[in-house]
Amino acid sequence: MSDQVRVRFAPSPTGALHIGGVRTALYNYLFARKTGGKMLLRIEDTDQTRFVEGAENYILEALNWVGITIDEGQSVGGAHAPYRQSERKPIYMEYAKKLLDSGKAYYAFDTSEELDAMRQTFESQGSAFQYNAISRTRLKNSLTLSAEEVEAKLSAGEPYVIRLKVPAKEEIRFKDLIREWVVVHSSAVDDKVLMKSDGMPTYHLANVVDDHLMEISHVIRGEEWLPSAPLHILLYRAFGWEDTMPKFAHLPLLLKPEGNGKLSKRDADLGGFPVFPLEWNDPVSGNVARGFREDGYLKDAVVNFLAFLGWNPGTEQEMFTMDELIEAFSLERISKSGAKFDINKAKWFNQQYLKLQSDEELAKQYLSDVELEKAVKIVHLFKERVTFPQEIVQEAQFLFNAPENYDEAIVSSKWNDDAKKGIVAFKEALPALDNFVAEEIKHLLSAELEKAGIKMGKIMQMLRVAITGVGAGPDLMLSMEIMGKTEVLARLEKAVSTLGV
RNA sequence: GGUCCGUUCGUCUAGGGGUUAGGACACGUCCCUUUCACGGAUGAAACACGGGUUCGAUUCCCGUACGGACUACCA
Repeated sequence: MSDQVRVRFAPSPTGALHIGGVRTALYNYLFARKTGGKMLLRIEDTDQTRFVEGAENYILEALNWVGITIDEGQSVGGAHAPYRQSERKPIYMEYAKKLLDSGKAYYAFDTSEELDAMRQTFESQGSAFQYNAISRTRLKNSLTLSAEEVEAKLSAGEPYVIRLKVPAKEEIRFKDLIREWVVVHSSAVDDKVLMKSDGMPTYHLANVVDDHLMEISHVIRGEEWLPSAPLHILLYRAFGWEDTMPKFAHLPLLLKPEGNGKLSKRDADLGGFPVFPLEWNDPVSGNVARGFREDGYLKDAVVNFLAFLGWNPGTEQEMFTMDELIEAFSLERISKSGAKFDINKAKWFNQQYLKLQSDEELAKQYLSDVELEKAVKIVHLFKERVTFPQEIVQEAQFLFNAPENYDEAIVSSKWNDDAKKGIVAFKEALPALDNFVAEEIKHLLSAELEKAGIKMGKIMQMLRVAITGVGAGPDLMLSMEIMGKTEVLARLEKAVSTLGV
């Protein structure tokens, strides 16, 4: 086995990929690139009851969108194919049999109903039921049943599961790359099901077998897996793979923005922000969940934002391209505690990255129905004022549509004699202006106002209201330039006649 | 309940035995400006608590509290 870094992202295709999953994928990717290792993608679809149409594609598209490229795995292939666990089904039974043969695992015939009943009984007595070294001696399994009975059940096709025979007294200690030493006693681990009665492996078995077979060097996953890490280590031991066991790094959780607990879909609905990278149309419920991409977040912003949720470079640099993240990334700088999901920060990053985009690019992408030269001017006018690209289009509406009414408060206080005189003078002088550009318009305006003895500041806001209907907005001169002389004239005409002189 | 993990401004975090505890988001004020925004400046804002160890703990150790994850034939 080489000492090359090989990491994997192993999502389950049960719906839209959660943004926390994207962060996990990102950290794996950054680590792989940083170390010159490989990034694998494995699809963990061992739960046939939770299969969701389109989910795998969604994962692929989401990773592709944020710029995480896969070296080996589902969608690109590789030496350890297949990378979809459902297609590796025979492998798991083969390995489970090895454990059976070596006495590290056993058949169990207890039904789910029986076990549920046990759990309830225990719970009503204030304790928790565990299928473990003690209770297994009183349950229906190949440890308590005679070889003949087991054989009879098996050949009769009776449903069974295969469970790990967890040692009664063994200390399990491992050094998590983020949390240092973690020690758990095997008595706290129960005899987890390895093979389900439908012939599919559970996550635990499939995960360990595949990580071993695929020569994974580092398992970087969410903290929710920390409690089952001891079990996985026991499994590596049972297989005799302890020497090549991957190193573990358990990432801090992404928490709700307010209150406590893990970030969930509910928070998205409550807070009015996305919690999925891409929009997701659930084929079962028919619900549509919003996505960062569709909401107008730039992928660079999402990556930068996500990278900083649980990790930081230790410098005061905030803006990082993917290449810079790769350069700066290290597992050691990942924090231990959970990070609250603060959408404000994401918005700020988006604003920063939006400003970095070229006017031309944005114009082509978002104002494709407007003549390019004009579209570029519009983008330039709004780019630094908005958070999302689509806001440019929304904000620009006033350039295309003359105001229906005028801000009452401003009209009543600013539509005075000076304003009337100045605006009318400007309107009268306008037709003679040939070169209708911002600078010339401004010259004309200040010349006219000077002639009339009016200070520009006195009437600017009223002029803005006359032309746009509202008291605030981007540079008025540039706005007029974009509207064009005819339109400006028409609007001034309308304002004067509507408001009266 | 049990097991495990965690705890520095409201939020993301830097730091680490002696610091004016640093930065960013958000917030306040001021400046710039034709308004709004951008930008600039500036302000308010934190070491959960209790014991040790130490000349000295926010930093190390132990408790407590609080929070979280897990506790399925789901991943």
